[in-house]
Amino acid sequence: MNIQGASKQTGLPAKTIRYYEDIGLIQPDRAANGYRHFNTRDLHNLTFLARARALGFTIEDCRALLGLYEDESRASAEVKTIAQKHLQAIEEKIRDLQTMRETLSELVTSCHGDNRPDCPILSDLGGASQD
Amino acid sequence: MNIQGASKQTGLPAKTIRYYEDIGLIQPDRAANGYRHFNTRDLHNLTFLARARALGFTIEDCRALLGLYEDESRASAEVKTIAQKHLQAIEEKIRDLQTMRETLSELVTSCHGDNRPDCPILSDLGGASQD
DNA sequence: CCTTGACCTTCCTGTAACTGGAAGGCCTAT
DNA sequence: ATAGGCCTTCCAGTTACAGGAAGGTCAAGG
Repeated sequence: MNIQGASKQTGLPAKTIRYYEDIGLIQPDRAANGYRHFNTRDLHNLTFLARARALGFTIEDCRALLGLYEDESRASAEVKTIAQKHLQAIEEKIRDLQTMRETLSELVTSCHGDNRPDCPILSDLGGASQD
Repeated sequence: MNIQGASKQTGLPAKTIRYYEDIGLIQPDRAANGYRHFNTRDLHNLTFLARARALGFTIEDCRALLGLYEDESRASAEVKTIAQKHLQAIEEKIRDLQTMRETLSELVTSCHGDNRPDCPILSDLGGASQD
């Protein structure tokens, strides 16, 4: 299967697939004319990568996970450790964003948003204490 | 005030301050020896930028907001529009992360995490249907 | 006067994970 | 022969800086 086919089947852009080969995540064969040829295992691995990336794992996490995926003698504890760390990172990011959201939401609500220049958003950003 | 002073006062690393000058967000004067000199207005603007960045605004949003901050004849509606768009983006990111968190959390819980190789996390990433 | 250490400067490179685009080869159909 | 739709590689750009090298400046101490 050529790269467009692999792209359609996995949902990954062809550019991304080439990039994954570049950085050594997959090693598709080449046809005589130089075209990449994706076999079942390649397609499996690409699907795996697509799912892992969709869950927010970094490329390096994906590399490790894919290695474990292909290693029949892995210990599931290794997988769990990676996933747990990532889960904690996600939870921290959510907390950060929620803090931002609360502040921003208050500011947006308090701004009348008309032609007049006075604006609590700018006042707050400028360092004024709010009350 | 020199760059270290500005850094301490605003909480921004000196590198970041130089970068902000590079991209035209601030224009501190220069002393005869070439050192940057930060006046009150520069420090105000840097504080503004630090606060805006802490709320997750992009640099380009910051540029726009700073322009409005310094424009006495602004309309607060312009500020509110930028802030609202950003708020929506944050809310979308939170939703995305929460979706990831739920999936990941289920997977982590379901993985026993020991020496055995079988692992629901890898099964799921590999495309197995979960139940 | 010289040195030392703490400043300061500019410039170059690297980060994460791709995306866009140029230049050119291959393949199939008309 | 040519047109189109594939495919290839390579180079540059994205975001918001951080790290580090090479070198100038300044105040204090010997």
